[in-house]
Amino acid sequence: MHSDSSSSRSSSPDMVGMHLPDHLNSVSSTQNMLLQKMTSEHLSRHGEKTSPGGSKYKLKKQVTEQEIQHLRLKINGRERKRMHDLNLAMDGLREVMPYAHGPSVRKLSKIATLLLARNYILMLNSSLDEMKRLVGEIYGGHHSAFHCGTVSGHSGNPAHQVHPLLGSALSSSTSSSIGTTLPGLTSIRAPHSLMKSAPAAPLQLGSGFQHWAGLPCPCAICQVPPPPHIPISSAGMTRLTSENKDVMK
DNA sequence: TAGGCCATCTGGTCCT
DNA sequence: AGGACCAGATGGCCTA
Repeated sequence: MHSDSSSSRSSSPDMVGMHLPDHLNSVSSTQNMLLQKMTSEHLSRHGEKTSPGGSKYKLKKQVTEQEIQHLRLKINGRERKRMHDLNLAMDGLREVMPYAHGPSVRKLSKIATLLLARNYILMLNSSLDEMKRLVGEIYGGHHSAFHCGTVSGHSGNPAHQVHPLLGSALSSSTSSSIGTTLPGLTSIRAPHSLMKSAPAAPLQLGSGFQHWAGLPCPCAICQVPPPPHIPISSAGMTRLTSENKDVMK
């Protein structure tokens, strides 16, 4: 499972490529059994007799089975495509994460990608707030260049972490922790158990993780992020966090 | 070999 | 009715 398609597992796009003809042939015996089971259940549910003698019924049953099989394959194909699209989006997310990509670096798992993305966004928000604050200081309080900025949060916190992009000219407080600006990022976690890291760097976010100077690892595995600003109320996130609790123990 | 991660199938639910 | 979305089940692959 690498960041590219070099995974040994048959990846989804390949399966998409085969779309229907090959896939029809590739239906496994188990799937056939399930299909037959489903078909027979469907037929019995709809009161269609499979009387051994009646040719009319027999013909009708065959047509129905074929239709059902075709419908099932169609639905499966749609679902497969949907999941492939989701995986493509996940790949796109991985590409913009501060995580090295390459054949020698394992691909982030889905859960790790989502958690890393969340913490990354939080960190960027914090940096943005800090930039606003500094610009406001430079140009004089209320005449900030970002003066229309309404990002909630920590603009008044003097202990903000300075983003490396600001350079040392703006601040020398690189030793301060982002944990002070992101309440959710205070506790440093145990090594990246979620990461499929290279054996050479077991305690890093993969061997190629690009840590920024002065910033702690933004990865979700290093941090325990309670929700500071972002409301996490959906059932999906609830499920996610509950899973994470298990993973992060 | 156990556990993690993933792809796929499947049935249910909701929406258009 | 058909499609999208979701979650559970299942089995395969990989790694420690």
